[in-house]
Amino acid sequence: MAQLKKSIEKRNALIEATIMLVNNSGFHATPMSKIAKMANVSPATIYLYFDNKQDLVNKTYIQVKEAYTKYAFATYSTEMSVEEGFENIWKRIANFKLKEVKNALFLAQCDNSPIIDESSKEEGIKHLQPLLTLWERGKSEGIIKPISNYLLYAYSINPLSFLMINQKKGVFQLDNSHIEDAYNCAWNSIRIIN
Amino acid sequence: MAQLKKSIEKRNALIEATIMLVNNSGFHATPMSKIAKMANVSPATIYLYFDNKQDLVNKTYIQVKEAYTKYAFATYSTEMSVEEGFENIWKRIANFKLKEVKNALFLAQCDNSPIIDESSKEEGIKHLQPLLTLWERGKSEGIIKPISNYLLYAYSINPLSFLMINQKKGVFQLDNSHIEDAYNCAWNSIRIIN
DNA sequence: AATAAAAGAATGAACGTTCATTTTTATGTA
DNA sequence: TACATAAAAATGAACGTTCATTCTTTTATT
Repeated sequence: MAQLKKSIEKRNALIEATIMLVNNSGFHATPMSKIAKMANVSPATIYLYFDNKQDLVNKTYIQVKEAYTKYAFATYSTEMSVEEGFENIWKRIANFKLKEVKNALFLAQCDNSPIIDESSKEEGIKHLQPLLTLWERGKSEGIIKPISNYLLYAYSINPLSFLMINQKKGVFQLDNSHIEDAYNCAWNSIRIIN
Repeated sequence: MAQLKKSIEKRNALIEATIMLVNNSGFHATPMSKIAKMANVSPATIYLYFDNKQDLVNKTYIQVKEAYTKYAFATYSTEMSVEEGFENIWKRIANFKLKEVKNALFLAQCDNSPIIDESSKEEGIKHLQPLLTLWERGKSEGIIKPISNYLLYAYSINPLSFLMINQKKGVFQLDNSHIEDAYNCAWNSIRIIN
């Protein structure tokens, strides 16, 4: 128990360090030695927890992605109306990106670059299913536009990543009033307008 | 004259090779030796045209970005109405991403990662001014939502990058009918709806 | 005492960049 | 025009460094 717990702490420290350093410098510009130093372990110790550098970043990605989707759907229920459900999920996602900037930035960088194995990305995408199901319901009820889910995602969810990145640069502030504006943009882009 | 022309050809070959290889593997996973090989020159020759690897990728970025914005505004005139002008620019941009996939992918990857110097990015962003000016006009005419240009960009332009990346993966096809759907999403997200 | 975990030093490969040299092009001279 | 010379462009090999990974030794746990 004792050494197992210690192991988990080290593992988490390594994952935390990976997130921080990849956020600041990118995957290929962060050496294993730096990750080790930030996690207060020897470089060799990393290989007790992960197969290699690629495995480390893949596992980090999957772990963060799971935390993200879990957060996104935590207060959603399939009982909700389409509009209510979408607003609920959308605002949880927006909140995640506001509060867990570090994790959200890491995901955005991974999703937009070839550093993560394609199989790990697919693994991460699975958990979005409730949103896709909600959209299908919305289409059949004539509330959501009958277009590809990729388009719905591109216009209603993905823009948050762009806003996040610019917020990090400091050129834009994604505060609570902007969140409402952004939500309206998102909703208006995918709903059927009479 | 003769050797100058030859030089420009080599420079272009180097830039082309950089785009291809960075698209497929990312900046840090493409060694100078591979760029040289693909451009049919010696590694040392690269340094006759560029200061170093960073300079090579910065200059490539700026060159592609300029081609992109030039294309985007080629048929736009400030005489156009706000709606007409936006549709014109938007569709040119969409067309660029459909036809010049290679270049568009390169820009998307650069814009979403720390491989390009921030100063080179600013250099590239300047040329978007006509679109920002159009939006300001749209706001004053009560046609475009009175919200941050970052939000307008995030919802009406940026989604195209996401769609492009997924098109490259082969999971989604951005054909002409999707383009119309996408345009409606974009326009509805930024216009004022009565 | 035996085993597992961790550490630090060592290794070998890969990379960006430079150097010494060769090849190509331009220029001057008869 | 034919040749010699200078300048520029290009090259392949070499250098120094960095990095992921492994090996050997030490430390901690049972």
